[in-house]
Amino acid sequence: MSKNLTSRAEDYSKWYNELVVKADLAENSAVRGCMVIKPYGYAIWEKMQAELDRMFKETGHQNAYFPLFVPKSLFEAEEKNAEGFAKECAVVTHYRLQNDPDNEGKLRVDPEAKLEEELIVRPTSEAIIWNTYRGWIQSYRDLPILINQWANVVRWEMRTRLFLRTAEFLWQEGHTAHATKAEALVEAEQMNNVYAEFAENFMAIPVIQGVKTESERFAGAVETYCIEALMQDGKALQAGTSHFLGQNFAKAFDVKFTNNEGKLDYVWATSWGVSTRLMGALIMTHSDDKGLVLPPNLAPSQVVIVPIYKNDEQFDAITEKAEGIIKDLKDLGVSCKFDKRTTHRPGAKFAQHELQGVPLRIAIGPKDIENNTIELARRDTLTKEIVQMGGLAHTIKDLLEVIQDELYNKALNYRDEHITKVDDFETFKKVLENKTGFISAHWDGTSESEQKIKELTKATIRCIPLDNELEEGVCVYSGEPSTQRVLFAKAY
RNA sequence: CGGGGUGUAGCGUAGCCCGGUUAUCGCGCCACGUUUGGGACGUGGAGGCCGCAGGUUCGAAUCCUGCCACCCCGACCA
Repeated sequence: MSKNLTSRAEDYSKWYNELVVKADLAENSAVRGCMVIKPYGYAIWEKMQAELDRMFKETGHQNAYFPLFVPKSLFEAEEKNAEGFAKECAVVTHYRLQNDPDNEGKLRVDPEAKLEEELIVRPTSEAIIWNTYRGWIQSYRDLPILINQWANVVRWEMRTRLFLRTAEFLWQEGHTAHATKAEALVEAEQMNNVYAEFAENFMAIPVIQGVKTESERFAGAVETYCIEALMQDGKALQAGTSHFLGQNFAKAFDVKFTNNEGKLDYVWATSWGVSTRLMGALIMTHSDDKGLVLPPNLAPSQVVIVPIYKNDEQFDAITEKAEGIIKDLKDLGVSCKFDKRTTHRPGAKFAQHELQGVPLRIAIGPKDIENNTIELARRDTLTKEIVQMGGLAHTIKDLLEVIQDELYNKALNYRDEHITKVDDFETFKKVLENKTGFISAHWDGTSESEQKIKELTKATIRCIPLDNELEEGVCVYSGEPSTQRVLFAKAY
C-alpha cells in the first residue's frame, strides 16, 4: 500500500480512482470496462442491497429473476426503448467454439454455430419482462404485479470508470403492472420517494427529487422521476430513477386485460432502478484526502479496536478488555472488529482503517489498562479523545448516530450552498466555471434551448424539481417566457 | 469511432534520441533480528520472454514494420 492519496484539490478524478483501488473496493479486470468488486466494496454494496430490499418488500414488492438474454425480436418491439439502447448492446451471435485449424492451440468461433436469432445481453429488462407479463395478465384481478429483480446488466460504454460507469454493472430493477394510469403514477412516485429516503437516511446523501426533461428521459418512458445528488467537485450525479412507462410496453408486447367494467384495456407500467453507481455517490459525497468516510449505516465494521502493546502480558489484558467491549457493542447491534494482526504496527493499522473509512476507532494500550480508559477516534472529524470505560457501548452507539446525522448535514450544507439562482447567461457560465454546483434558472421548455446550453456550457438540465414553486420569468438562454426554474449542472 | 500519448518486476520508474558485457532506482514482497501510543529499522534474499509478432544487424529494451492493450481529449452515457 503506497503512502499518500492524491488530494482532491490536486486532481479530483485521480483522487477518486486511487481511493477506490487503495481502499480495496474494486479494481479493473481483464475485461475491458468491467470491474472486479472486491470483498470490502461488495460488503458495502450488500448493506445497500439489504436495506433497499427491505424497503421494497415493505412497499409490497417481491423478488423474481428473468433471463440475461433478450431475443432481438423482443428487444426491438418497443421502438424508442430499442433505439435508445441499440448503440451500446452486447450481442450473442454464436453458441459454440472449436479448435482453430489454422492456429494450433487456439479456439475460434464455429462458423456453423450461428444462432437463428441473435440474443441481446440485457441493457435493461423491460422487453423480456413485458413479454413474460403478457402470459400472466388477463384480468384486473391479476393486477397489480409488483416485482423487483437483482441483476447484472451490460451497456457497452465507450469510456468507463470504476463504479460510476462500467460496461457491466449490478443493480435492481423493479417492473410493475397496473390497471390504471393513476395507480402506476403513484407507484413511480412512491419508488422515487423510497430512493430519496434511502439516499438521505441510510447513505447520508441529500438528494433533489424531480422529473427529467424529454431529452433526458428514459427511452420508452412517459415520465422519468429521479433523485439527483451533488458531488464534492460540484458535479451532479443521477443516483436513481423511477419511470412511469404509460402503456408503451403494454402496447409493444400486447399486454391487455379486462377491467372491472368488462372492457379490454392495455396495462399501465412502471420501472425503477438503482445501481452500483451508488458506490460512486457514496465515495464522492463523504470521503476526504485521507480516504473513504463511511456513514455508520453502511460500514461493514462500525468500530475497530487496535491494540497497542509491548509484550504478551499486555496483549492478553488488552484482548480481555476488547472482547468485553465487542460483546457489549454486539448487544446494542453495533458491529466491531478487533484488529489483532501481529504483522502490522499500530500506525499502519490507523492509516489503513482511515483509508477504509471505519467510522470509529478504539485504541487500547498499557496506559488505558491502568486508567480504565480507551482512546476513541472519529473518522469523519479526525478527532480523538480519552473515554472512560463506564457506559462505553452506549456512548459509542449514540456517537454513531451523531456521525450519521452530521455527515448528512455536512453534505446538505455543501449542496444547499451550491444551488445558485441565476438570471442571465453570462452569470450562468461564470457560476458553472468558478463556483460549480447546481444552477437554478428559468428555461423556456424547448429541447432546442436545452441542447444549445449543453453545447455552450456542457451543463444539462438535471431535473425539474418536484417541489418547484411556479414563478414568472424568462429563459436564461433564449429570453422566452418561462413559468418555473429548473436545475442545471455538469453531470457524471 | 476521430485527435494525442504511453507500454520495462506486483506498483511507480531510469535507460531509448546516439544499438555493445550482468537492465537502474524506489515502494511492495520473503527470511532473520531488533521494534510496537500515528504509515519502524538493520542485514540478507527472491522476483524481468523490456506489450506481442516479424524485420535490419555480428549484436536490439534501444532502429524499422505490423498488431494488441491502456491512458488523456472529443462524440455517447445510469
